[in-house]
Amino acid sequence: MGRTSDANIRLMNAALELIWEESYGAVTIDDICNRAEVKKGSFYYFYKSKADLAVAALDRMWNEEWKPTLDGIFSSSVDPLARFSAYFDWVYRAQAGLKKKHGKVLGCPLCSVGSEVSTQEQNVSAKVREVFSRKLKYYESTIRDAIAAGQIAPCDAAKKATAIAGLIEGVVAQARIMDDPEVIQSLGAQGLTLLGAKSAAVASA
Amino acid sequence: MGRTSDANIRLMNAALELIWEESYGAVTIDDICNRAEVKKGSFYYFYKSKADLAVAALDRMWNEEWKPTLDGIFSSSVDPLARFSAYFDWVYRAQAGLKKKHGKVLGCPLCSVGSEVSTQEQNVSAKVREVFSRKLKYYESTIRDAIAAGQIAPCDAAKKATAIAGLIEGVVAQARIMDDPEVIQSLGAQGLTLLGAKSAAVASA
DNA sequence: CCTTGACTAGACTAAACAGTCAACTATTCA
DNA sequence: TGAATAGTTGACTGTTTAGTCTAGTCAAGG
Repeated sequence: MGRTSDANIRLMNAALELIWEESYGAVTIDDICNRAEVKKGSFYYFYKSKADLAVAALDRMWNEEWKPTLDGIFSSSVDPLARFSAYFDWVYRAQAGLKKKHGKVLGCPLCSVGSEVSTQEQNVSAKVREVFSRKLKYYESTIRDAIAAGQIAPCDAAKKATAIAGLIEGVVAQARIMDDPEVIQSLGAQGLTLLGAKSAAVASA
Repeated sequence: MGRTSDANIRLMNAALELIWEESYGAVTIDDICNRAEVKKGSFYYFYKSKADLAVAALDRMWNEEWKPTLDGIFSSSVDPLARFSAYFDWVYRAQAGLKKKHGKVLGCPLCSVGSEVSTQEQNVSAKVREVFSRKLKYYESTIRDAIAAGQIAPCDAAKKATAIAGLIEGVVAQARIMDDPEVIQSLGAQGLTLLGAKSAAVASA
């Protein structure tokens, strides 16, 4: 009983947007309240700090956005290497779309925030690590599938997944830093090379 | 005439240290002054803002630290692939050393700061891009040398350099986020695979 | 040795910021 | 319908911060 509200959801969305557009440290609680059209008192009714909200917002991002997207792209019903190709392509198109919409390449919020707060905000940092680990699992099982299918050279799937994640995050970070989505354009070919794909198309990378 | 001072250098060093340990946004001018043992009045005598100091500090970092190190590792007198191997190894050891000394993996300050401020601080961002571009040139010419030596498959050197930089930065960022230098341990093998090295040792990656 | 100018000291202001609180309002359910 | 509950409001406090200003200190060059 009592009145209901979606202010907490508006706060999570506003926080994620602002942190993605600027950075964790540059965004104030007042900024978030303004964007969400929520008053300070309500903010503190739902969350006890910016870090607390950030953790909730990252959790929501994973459940509402990332998990569904990854479940679609990394579906077991799709050919293993084709999953990676589709994902590389999705990453590129997503960043190019952000540039068109926001006027800037925004990169990966998880990596930006994680790198920014890792030595500072323990709770935020733990949530980033959790989401990161979940994402790695998609890469890892797809690598195992690709090995089983004889599409790539046998390797340590966990290490290869880390390397693939590194390549993606690093290239996307460069795109943000350079504010140029075209940096990501050749990610697909480079990614297949790193995977050790046996396809002929890779030679042209 | 008049007295001389190294307060500006102490300020640059303190700024770089603090920003590396925490983040650009988390560090205040007072923090920097305290670490450098310099009073506010002197700070504003030398620099007009935190961004102004950050630009100077990054410039100094490049000239005093990075350029000499890279000139040594990427010396033309060394075998091309061996340069990369030595560099991958240096990256790993540097981060493992930071973990021992600071208790935390600190990652790459250029990438962390660049990613954090790219949509905010224009001047800092421009300096980050400049240093980044300089670093890419080492990779690029080494890739060309490796192709000429027949050590790696022919490819677009600029694109490959971007990919290599991405892999390194991404893996190092993961190491910072996870606070675990071991994430970087297999960078060497993965890097050689991404380069398209023809050596047999790569197969075990 | 003293003048000039580079540098230092630290108190000060104003703004931005996080966080609190008590009174108020709307909704639900009994 | 009305009591209990869930959420809202905005003014308030105290602290941290950037940035300023003036009076001073110190070292080199003449």
